[in-house]
Amino acid sequence: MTEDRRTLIARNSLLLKSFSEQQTDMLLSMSHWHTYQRNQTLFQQDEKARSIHVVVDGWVKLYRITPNGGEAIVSVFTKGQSFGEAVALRGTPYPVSAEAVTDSEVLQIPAAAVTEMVRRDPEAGVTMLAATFSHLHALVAQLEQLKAQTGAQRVAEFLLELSERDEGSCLVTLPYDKVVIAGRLGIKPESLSRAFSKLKEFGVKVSRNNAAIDDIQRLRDFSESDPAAFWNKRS
Amino acid sequence: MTEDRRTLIARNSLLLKSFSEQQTDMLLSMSHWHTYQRNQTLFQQDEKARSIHVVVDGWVKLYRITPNGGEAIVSVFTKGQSFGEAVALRGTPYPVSAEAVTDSEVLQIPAAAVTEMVRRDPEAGVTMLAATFSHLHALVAQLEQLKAQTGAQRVAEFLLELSERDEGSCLVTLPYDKVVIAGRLGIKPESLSRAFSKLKEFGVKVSRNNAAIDDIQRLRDFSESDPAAFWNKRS
DNA sequence: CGCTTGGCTTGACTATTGTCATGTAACCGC
DNA sequence: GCGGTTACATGACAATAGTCAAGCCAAGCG
Repeated sequence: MTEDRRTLIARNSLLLKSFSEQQTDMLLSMSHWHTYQRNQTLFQQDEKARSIHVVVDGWVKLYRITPNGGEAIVSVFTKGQSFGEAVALRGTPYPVSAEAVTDSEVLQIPAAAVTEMVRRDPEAGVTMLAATFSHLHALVAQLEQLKAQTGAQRVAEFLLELSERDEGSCLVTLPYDKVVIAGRLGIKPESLSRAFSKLKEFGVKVSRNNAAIDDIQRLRDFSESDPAAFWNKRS
Repeated sequence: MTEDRRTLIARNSLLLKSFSEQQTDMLLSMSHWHTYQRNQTLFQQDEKARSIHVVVDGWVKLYRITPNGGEAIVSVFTKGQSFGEAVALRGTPYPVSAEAVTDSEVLQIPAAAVTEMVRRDPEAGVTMLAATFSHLHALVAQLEQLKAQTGAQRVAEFLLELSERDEGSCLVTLPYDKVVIAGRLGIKPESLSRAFSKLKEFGVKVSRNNAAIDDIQRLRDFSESDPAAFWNKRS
């Protein structure tokens, strides 16, 4: 990827596009690029935060290692998304670890550059807050999903998020390994397989890393239905 | 509760105690107190945020109504804790609804007072960010729990959080309805009952709203064990 | 080619949780 | 105390998800 193209994507990222051009230039000049290969680690939980990370290409997962050794995926970010704003501003340790799940390009803005900028322009702090808040919001949505939906429903919603259109039929590409998808959705890979099978009856066909959705609305109906009510209707 | 006592608690809340005395005075003078009865609503999701809320007494739950009509409890706050900082600063709608689960006293700081203060003292913005970040962190921890632990383990951890000591035996009082506890932990009330039964074998006895823990360390071991490994050992 | 490897699927079985129905004990107003 | 309500517990059963083991299949390689 060329320098220009990278920079263009970075400038249009959710975080940077809300800053002035001057500010962005300043930040970019102090930042550095980094490419990661699949499975390479960006940082570990409890490590002191040195930068904000802006994903420019590929996919990066944030996860936690649980006391008993398992891994819980907290979120997966892609092109245009950023993470670590809050920790960088406050200088606290990362609460999660980060790892590339595909080959990825990441822009890293040093924490010092960020704090410096906020000191000069407090308004920029509110922008950071906005980014943090949107992460908070995403986590709330995820909690809701985990507590109120079955595995198959979460898979359905995952597909719907990937699909661009909002009615009719559609073809989506699964962007990373099924092991990672399963983790992100809080189920085991085997259950993901079975969820895909179950979704066949709602017009979803999966082969390799491609999924075809016959009728987006039908899938949405399923993902939002009360599982209990659903099974009553059919039995 | 007397005005003085309330104010004292409010001043010592996580949010306010990080502001200067002057700033706190200013905020307090613009805020108002509100008492809520059990089951009374503070605000609804999608409503425009008017204030930051500081719980001074009682317990308040934040929850979301899911598309299919269920409710997913996101968090439960008590004395000294605050919520809504990010929305108040940004003026976005609440992403959750709030309801008192016991009779409660709440200090409400108008959003305008907050933005005004941050404008005058940008450093205060960082304090807000800190509060928001700690909520973010709590949500991450909750996600991890939901994804990596069984119901019984989450119940165990809930008891451990309530217990003040960190070894030996201990007696804790369940602070609110079991329906709410179950919701907070992402299980049904019936499963909570059964989880309590299962915890008997780890020295936990529950009667009415009191729980006795024989050995805190033993309970912690259980809550952190790999459920699969555990069952292998015993079969 | 055929072998190997990794990623995925399947099947059989178990564990966990939800659902529904029913029982029970405490609490409240009278 | 009596009736009624509320909160909680329990049992039987169904659904959902995890575990373990085996198999499939395409990609890569000698």
